[in-house]
Amino acid sequence: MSISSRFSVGIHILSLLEINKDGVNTSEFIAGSVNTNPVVIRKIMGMLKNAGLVKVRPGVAGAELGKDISEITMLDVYKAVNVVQEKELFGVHANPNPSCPVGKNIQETISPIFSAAQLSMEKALDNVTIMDVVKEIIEKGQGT
Amino acid sequence: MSISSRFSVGIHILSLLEINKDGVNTSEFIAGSVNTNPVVIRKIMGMLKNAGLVKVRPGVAGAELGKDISEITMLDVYKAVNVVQEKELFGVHANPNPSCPVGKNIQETISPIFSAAQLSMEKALDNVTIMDVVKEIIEKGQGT
DNA sequence: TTACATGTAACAATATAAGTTACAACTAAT
DNA sequence: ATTAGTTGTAACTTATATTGTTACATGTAA
Repeated sequence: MSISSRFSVGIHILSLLEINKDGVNTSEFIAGSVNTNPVVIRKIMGMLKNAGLVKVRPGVAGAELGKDISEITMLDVYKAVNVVQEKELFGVHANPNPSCPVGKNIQETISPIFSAAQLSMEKALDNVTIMDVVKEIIEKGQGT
Repeated sequence: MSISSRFSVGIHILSLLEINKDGVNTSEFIAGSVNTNPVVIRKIMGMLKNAGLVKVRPGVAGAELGKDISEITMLDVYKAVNVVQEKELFGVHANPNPSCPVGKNIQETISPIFSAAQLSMEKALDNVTIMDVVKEIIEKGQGT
């Protein structure tokens, strides 16, 4: 199991919008960098737009960042692209037997444990911004 | 997306083995508590067995715990049932365009971020034992 | 009006999860 | 040694999610 790559693609898109901010970032151009279909990009862009991370308009070519990259965290992107629902990172088996003490109480017992683990992961994502990513990409690029 | 319920079922099984340690815990009995098919239980039990968390033998009815429940953490179960591979909680899009500075460096840049977030989640799982779960189940049971 | 972009619906291909059937291998008890 | 019952697995089905793709309506600017 892996969390959808919409997340990594979302990060890729936002980083590209910053690094190529003087160019015209059409879905086709971005798709060329990500190496996928433009429609995939447009779908993800739609989610980023709903979250206010990106500005796009029907008919007009190119997308722009909706916020300063220092104010967009990995968690913002993660939530925008809807890869994991709240408290649902861990699947829990449905309908355990209520006439068994374990079956009756297992769900309520483990769900706070799972929620805490999920929150801990999300908190880590909140500590990194697109700016951090962009800086790192540029640094690695220098090395060439 | 959710992490496979094999994990929650694994926790259920181990808790049941403790709480019903004086009974004979066949796959059919456990399946009755989890409310699934006995074969599903046997598959998961096989994984728990490989990890040394459970003792089962072909032909002989009933499973037993392989370790003291205070020494089995959620992380042990999580790893045993193989729901998430190391460094693969987050999927990353393959083959980004190497002739674009972003495409060239995005994978190397985000993978440590993703690994850190995954580790943070796993660390949280390592703080809770089956004993904690069992105690909680018993407490909730008292309230009845 | 035209050229070109975005926004979406609809569909295909693939992968995984979860359940199910069937049966071989094994053990303990008679 | 035979039998009854259990575990261990392979094979298959069903359901769901992801990713990619085609097609086209909608919108904008020149």
